[in-house]
Amino acid sequence: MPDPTVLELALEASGRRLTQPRRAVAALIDARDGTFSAADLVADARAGKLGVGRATIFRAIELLAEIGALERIDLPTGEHAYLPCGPAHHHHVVCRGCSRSVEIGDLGLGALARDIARRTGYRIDEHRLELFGLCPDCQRAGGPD
Amino acid sequence: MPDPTVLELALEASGRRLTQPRRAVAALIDARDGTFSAADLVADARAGKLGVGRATIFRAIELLAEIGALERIDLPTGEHAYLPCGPAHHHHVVCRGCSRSVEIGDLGLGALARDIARRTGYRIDEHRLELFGLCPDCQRAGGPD
DNA sequence: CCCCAATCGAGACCGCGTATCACTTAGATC
DNA sequence: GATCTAAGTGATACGCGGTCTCGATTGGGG
Repeated sequence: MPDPTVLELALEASGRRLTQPRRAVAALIDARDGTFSAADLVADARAGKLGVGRATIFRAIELLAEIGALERIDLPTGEHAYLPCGPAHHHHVVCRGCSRSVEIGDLGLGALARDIARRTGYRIDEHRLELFGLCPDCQRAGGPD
Repeated sequence: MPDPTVLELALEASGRRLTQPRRAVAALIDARDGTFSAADLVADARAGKLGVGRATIFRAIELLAEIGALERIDLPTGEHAYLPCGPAHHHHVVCRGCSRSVEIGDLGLGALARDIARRTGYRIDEHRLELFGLCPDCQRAGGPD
């Protein structure tokens, strides 16, 4: 087993059992680039002849999301996708071409949310900002326009 | 038939056929308050003994979304919900208690998106901001905390 | 090394949304 | 108003993402 990855470390730190299937799923995710669907991982597992069940993959995704190592985003198409990320509050910019994404910090959104709370009277306790576009590489490649 | 509603007017203006089932679905949506799921409408139709098929309800939702009279939002739970709204660019603040929402304008988000584009090199062509919390009524009622 | 709660895998199950296809209807035409 | 036809409808089957169940397996503390 090579160096433990960020995901494996997060699993270990979570106090849950560090099982073979969980390591396998973590490795599959590490091998990916950009966002992925649960179906992608299932296909990867099958292709790699890993004896990891479908339910286990869904459970691992759920677990990783719980401990903040993974986040679910909602693509404009309505599909769900997942991507590994750090635990700090942040948002994502996702490329429509290659699906790679970069995290961005708060950038004044917290203040904006407070402003909105003041204007609307709502007590806001959660917000999500997702941006979609083309990354520099895909712009050069003339990605899907 | 009472006054045509905003939804019916939008349907009429869209150049599509103004059929009975579409009117019926529009009426169901008008009778609702806050966000709703497709299943909600199906249940409403069944309860009201309207002879509107499930597929037709999904198609009506799709159509209304296409013409901008309806929007799909992604709840924090991962479920999809829909809510009627105006055609101008805006975002939503949704109450976790009663699911009623208010639209908010751009509020500087366009500028923020441009800033993010400059920092990341991405060409951003779509963004979504969704805020969740408790509306004034639900705060008073001590809604779900 | 033992033990047992946590976890796993296989497969049934569920619900949202879409596709198919024969039938109906809005609404344009005359 | 009768006719015509493409758009729309509804019943039903289907696909797929995700969950549940339950008997079998296993991590890791004692």
